[in-house]
Amino acid sequence: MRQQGGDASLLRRLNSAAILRILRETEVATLSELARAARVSRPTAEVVVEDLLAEGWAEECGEEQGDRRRGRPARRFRFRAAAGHVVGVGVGASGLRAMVTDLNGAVVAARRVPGHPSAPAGDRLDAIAELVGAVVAEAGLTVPDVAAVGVGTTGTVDGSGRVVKSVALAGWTGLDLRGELSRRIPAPVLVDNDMRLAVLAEHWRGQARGRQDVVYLFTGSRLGLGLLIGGRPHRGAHAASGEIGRQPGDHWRAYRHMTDYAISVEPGEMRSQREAAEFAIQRARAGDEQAVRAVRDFARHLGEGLITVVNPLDPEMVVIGGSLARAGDLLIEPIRERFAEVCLYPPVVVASGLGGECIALGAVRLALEHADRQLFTPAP
Amino acid sequence: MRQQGGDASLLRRLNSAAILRILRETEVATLSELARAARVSRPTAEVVVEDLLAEGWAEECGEEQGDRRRGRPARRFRFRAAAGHVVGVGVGASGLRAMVTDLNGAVVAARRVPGHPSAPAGDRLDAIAELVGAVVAEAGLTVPDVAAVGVGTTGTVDGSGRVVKSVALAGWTGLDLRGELSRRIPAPVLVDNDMRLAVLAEHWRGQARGRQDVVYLFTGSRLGLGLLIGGRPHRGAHAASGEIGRQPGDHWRAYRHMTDYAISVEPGEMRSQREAAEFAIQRARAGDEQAVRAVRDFARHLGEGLITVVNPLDPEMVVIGGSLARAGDLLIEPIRERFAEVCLYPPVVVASGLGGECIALGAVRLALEHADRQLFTPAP
DNA sequence: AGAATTAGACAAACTTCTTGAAATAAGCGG
DNA sequence: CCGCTTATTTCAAGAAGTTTGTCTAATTCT
Repeated sequence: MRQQGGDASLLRRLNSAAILRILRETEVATLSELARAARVSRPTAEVVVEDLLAEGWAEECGEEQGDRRRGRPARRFRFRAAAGHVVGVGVGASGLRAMVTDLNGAVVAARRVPGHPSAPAGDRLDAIAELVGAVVAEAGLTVPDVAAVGVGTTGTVDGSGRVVKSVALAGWTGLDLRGELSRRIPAPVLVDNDMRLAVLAEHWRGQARGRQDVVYLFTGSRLGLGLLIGGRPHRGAHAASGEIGRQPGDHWRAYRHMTDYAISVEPGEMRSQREAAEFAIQRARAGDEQAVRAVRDFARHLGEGLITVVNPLDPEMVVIGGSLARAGDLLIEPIRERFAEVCLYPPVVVASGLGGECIALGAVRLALEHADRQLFTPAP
Repeated sequence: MRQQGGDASLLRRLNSAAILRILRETEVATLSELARAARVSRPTAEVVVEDLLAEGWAEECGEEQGDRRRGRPARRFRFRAAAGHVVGVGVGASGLRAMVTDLNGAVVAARRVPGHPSAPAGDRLDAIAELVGAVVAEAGLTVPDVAAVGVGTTGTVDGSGRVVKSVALAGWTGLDLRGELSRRIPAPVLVDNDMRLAVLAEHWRGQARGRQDVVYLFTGSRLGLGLLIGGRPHRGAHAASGEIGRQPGDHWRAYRHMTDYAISVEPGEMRSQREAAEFAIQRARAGDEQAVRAVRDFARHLGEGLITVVNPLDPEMVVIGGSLARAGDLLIEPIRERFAEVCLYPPVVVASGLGGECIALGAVRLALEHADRQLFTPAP
């Protein structure tokens, strides 16, 4: 809580922030409505809105048909989402994705470029900066116009945006990612781990809306874990929360069921973990009994690992994300079963509906939160 | 953040709260110091302190020798800790403990009474109320004088103070503990789970001071887990966080090593888990090789279970509390070793120094936080 | 003893909010 | 087409709180 007092101008800032916040959360509002919601007198609301109008944070909008009431029609105002834009970038082993949104999170432009995990770090940094420039241009803006750029990357990322460790991307370990990108991008840059951003995206626009405690399991080219605790992504002391390391009994080596299946069916074929898993899921869908069994074993294995997290943490929900989440109930059901057998209070288990953009989306959210902080704590 | 504006009186409340907060955190302060710290003008600080003085929250104190400076001596003020008192109660299978502290947490009175886990719930409720009355009287107060009563109990306790489930205490499951106690105690009652209060106590006055993410393992008549995440005790969706249920591989059946040892040494003796463990620890201390091995196996077993929590959560510290924590390094070392083998970032492992009062102490902290909330958000 | 230094007290001015009354702009019914 | 109703807007007076500046009081240092 604030430890500092203030003078009358603080009051104005407070009232201004309160009204702006209300404006953001409602579609449109009249002065009277704002005054009532902010518990402030009409004249106050009026001058505050006047200011917001002048600064571009709010805009007046014409009256809609249908909501005609008696009496003099009120002026109607809404939050001006186009007053600011943010960029979200997802950095993965297979390439980069970026999107520009307005302050409401409405996507204005999106773009993706392929990349290679073994490319030199410098090239990757340059590619990120270039992609940001391109997508911002596509949105009709320039980079300095942007309120913040959020970046999600694989690997452990500490609070200052430094990559503590990354096994997936060459030259990434030890890199001051935030610093390097800040040097290349003339806008505030925020960096975080991709799993935390994925669970943030689920909390914002996915299955986990309104939930406070959520465990997110990413399935795809690898397994990843993201924890939402008390409505905030959890980082951990060494930024390593969610790192799935060696575990007693090793509940996380689940892919073996899928690769074994793939090899048994087509011994010659060389497949990555992800490809093998997708192959098995596809065959299981087609009705192959052996594939169904393989997917089921895989899922129960995942469930086993999740239980070690779910039991001490007692989340409301477990979200399965990543490319394998498309398997749907084939994957979800065995996990539910396993939870029902072992958990005192089994959490809800659902598949993510966000698809491959979840990390860029989480990065957008990260950037938006930064923009909001700026918005709601204006300098004197 | 607040969604409501306010008038000038809000400003006064803000300034008043800011100054009170500073006063609480410093030993003594002069008006000029307060004004500077709160970024407020001298006259403002003066009238605010005048108010606080009148309401009893602050007191003027004579000047100390030694810190004589030039110029007119300043009046010196300090937070009046005796302006309020709180009670903390720990409800365990073996009895009740209660303590009264002032608003700084200084213990004014303490008391304990034995109890029995199979006593009827009504008797236990009455005993709690009676103990609170007695300890408050010992402190020279009456119950309505008390700002809040914090109560910690075994069993899962939800956000509204209802016992969701308790295996240790008869008639406790499903009880509206907060409601029942409120009926018997004429003061605000707060209830929470004992493990959460234990970790809260460690964070306040124990080994975990200043840490944000801590795993607390209680060892005694049973095992219990308390999680501090982001500086706050974690509850979980069903208030079941920290419940150590059946786990794959069952890492939590560690006591077996101790009971096996106890039986092998003195086959006739009947001992509880805790007694067996304490017996083994005592013998290990005395140098019994077999006992040392038993304790070591026990500890490694605990470490194994802890890893399932530590790995996904990445805490800064693991605190071992409860009666077996007295074993010290005998218990701690094997856990450290196990962590070093398996964890990417092994957390610091320490034994609690708080002893048997940790739950009552956590309950005090719970009550103090309630009192603080009242203090710093005064009604208009 | 006087100068320097620091604290306390008080008044005037400034900001911001609130209250209440008057003016304005629409719809509705005759 | 005109007056009535209703709700919004505008305006002015007043209250609460903070700040700045000035003056006085109480010590220590020289």
